[in-house]
Amino acid sequence: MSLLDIRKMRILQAIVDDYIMTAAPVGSRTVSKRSDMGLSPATIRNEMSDLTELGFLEQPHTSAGRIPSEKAYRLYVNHIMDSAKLTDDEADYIKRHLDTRVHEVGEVIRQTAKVLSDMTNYTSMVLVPQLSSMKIKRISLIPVSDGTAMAVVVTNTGVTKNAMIRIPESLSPDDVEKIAKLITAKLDGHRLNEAIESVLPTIRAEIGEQADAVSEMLEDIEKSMNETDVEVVGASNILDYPEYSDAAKARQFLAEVESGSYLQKVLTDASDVEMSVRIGTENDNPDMKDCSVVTVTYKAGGKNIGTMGVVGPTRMDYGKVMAILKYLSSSLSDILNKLLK
Amino acid sequence: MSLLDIRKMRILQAIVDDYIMTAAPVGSRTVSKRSDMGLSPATIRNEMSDLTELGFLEQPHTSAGRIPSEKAYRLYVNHIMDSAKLTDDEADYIKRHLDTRVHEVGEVIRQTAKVLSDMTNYTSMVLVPQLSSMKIKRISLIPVSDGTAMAVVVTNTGVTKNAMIRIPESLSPDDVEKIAKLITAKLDGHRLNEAIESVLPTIRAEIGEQADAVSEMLEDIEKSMNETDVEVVGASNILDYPEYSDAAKARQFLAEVESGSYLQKVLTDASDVEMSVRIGTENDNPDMKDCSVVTVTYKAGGKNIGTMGVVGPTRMDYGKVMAILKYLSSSLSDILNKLLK
DNA sequence: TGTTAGCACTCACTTCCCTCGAGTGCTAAC
DNA sequence: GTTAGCACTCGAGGGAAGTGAGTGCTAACA
Repeated sequence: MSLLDIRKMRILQAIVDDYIMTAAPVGSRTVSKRSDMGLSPATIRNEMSDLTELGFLEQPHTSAGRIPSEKAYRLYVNHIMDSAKLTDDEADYIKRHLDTRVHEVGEVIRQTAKVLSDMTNYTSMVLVPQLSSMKIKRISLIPVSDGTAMAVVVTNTGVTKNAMIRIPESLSPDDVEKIAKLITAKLDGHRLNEAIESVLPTIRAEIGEQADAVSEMLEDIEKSMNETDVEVVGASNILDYPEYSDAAKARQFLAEVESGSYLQKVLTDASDVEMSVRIGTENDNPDMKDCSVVTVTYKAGGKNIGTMGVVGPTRMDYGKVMAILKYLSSSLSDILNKLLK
Repeated sequence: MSLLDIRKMRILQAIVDDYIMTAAPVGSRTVSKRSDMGLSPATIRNEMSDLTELGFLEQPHTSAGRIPSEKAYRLYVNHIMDSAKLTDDEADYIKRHLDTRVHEVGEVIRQTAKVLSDMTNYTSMVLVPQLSSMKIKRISLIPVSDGTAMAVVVTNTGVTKNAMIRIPESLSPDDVEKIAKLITAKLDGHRLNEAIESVLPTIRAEIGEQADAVSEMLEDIEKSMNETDVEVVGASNILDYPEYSDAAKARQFLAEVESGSYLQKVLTDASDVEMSVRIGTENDNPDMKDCSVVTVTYKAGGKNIGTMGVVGPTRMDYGKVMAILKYLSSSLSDILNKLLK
């Protein structure tokens, strides 16, 4: 796509900026005043006409102003937008509300989601750190009742996850403890999903009869480790935006958010891109065709271990959101780095 | 409050029934037709006029029909309502969707909340079983990193809860294990909150130097055991009701639900009443003044261990909701009884 | 050749007004 | 005590007219 000439760019920017603020179609007069380019409305009109033809602007009806198309937002995000810096107030807000003394990962994640949603006034979501990329440090099994036990997996980074698993009823608590020790010894330092197959034979050699049971238990554990949890906050923020004043539309959005499955998918899909923006129909989900999703990854120990993001109307303040996400990502990474040493 | 005469009751019932269905003010003609009492609209009008004077009905404006007041709903719930039975279809639905083979309490709770919300089309909430009323069977401590450990509390009923706690950095994993064994031995069979004080001295006697640390750990554990988790499902259902078509009102409701604190309070407050109904301003929360909350307790081992409920507009189908809650409560109790043996 | 003033035109939105009808309360008759 | 009859109320729905923000086109200007 060959880019537009500078003047068209600036006009488009003025339109998008204005529309993001007001949600109302933007007219040539407004652009002429707002953008200090010293051009008359008539000139702007000509340019706007061109931009419409090129697919960057849309007209709700003949005598209304123009609104940006998805294509315009895309261009805006990629090439036009002032990549806004946080104001001092905003940076301050984050510092004050991200309590670095918290000692539990889950709590940090919840706080982050809250701050993200409060600052942007959109719906925020944070994927809790993914264990699959980490190395096992310890697996504990705690007998809960006949036939069930809780497995707690601790990784080298200090992230934990627990799962209820089934165990043979015949196992005594001592057996369970023995098995946990054995598993820990074998898996210590490995990634769970990679290690299971390679480790099973040696387990089988050491405790022949119970090997099948152990194998099933490991499968249970692996399955639940692959489940990703996502913290979603501020879903009701969407009702602040006029494009969702229609109850049916709002309901659809909220139901989709509540189910969480799509958001989870987006977050996991974006787990290897530092920052991603999906605008409108770029979400391959018809329920989200009027939304944009911006995500960013966060790290610990130099590796991506999770993703967080924001969902809002396509008319989103991309600059601000991206700046906040960037800052929050590094804050969160710092906290986790310290927390998980 | 002296009750109304039977005819007034039946008329009020007809009005409430109709209003619950339609959300539109009910006129005398409608009542005359709907209630097969063989009375003319004029007669009904006289009675309705009385009911208005008595505070059971309200008139949005002179030439509209009447709508029930809170007082009317209260009377309706206490004395008038047909305590509806579930249809076979509904009972069936519950049986099919409450998977009795699930082996984890949390999963059962989530399922129950989903079923409750789907069947009523209101917002449902289920308090996870409260540990405070149960006896400890085992407390495990799993070292996570220097200074932190995960505590897993298992009760005699098989309900579990875990918490991240701080531990002295000097403790070795072996020390931690020893402490866990000690705590378990001392607390086994007791309720945590009751036992701590009485048990601490003996702990102090056995491991003098680390007793302070252990005491702090127990406090951490107790604190997190008292935190109640609540599963909320179907918040967006509220948008199906015309009384919440106003975005600002919907937003207020959803924000309140999302924060969860009020719902949690209601559920814990209601934990010793088999079934409770709060109508409108009976909720001492201005944000909930147009909502009703119906709750029911569920049991395991013959004791109340949790609460669940439904939030919706005051114009709620109380009969249906209460029938569903009753049935679900006993289903859930059954499942938990089996699950927790 | 690009820019701009001027102008006719479009069209959603608001306001006003009218009608319609569901509903009420009152009165008088049964 | 019940009901038919009737005048009255008032919100909802539906044009009609006016308003104004905005457009596209044309012609003139630098």
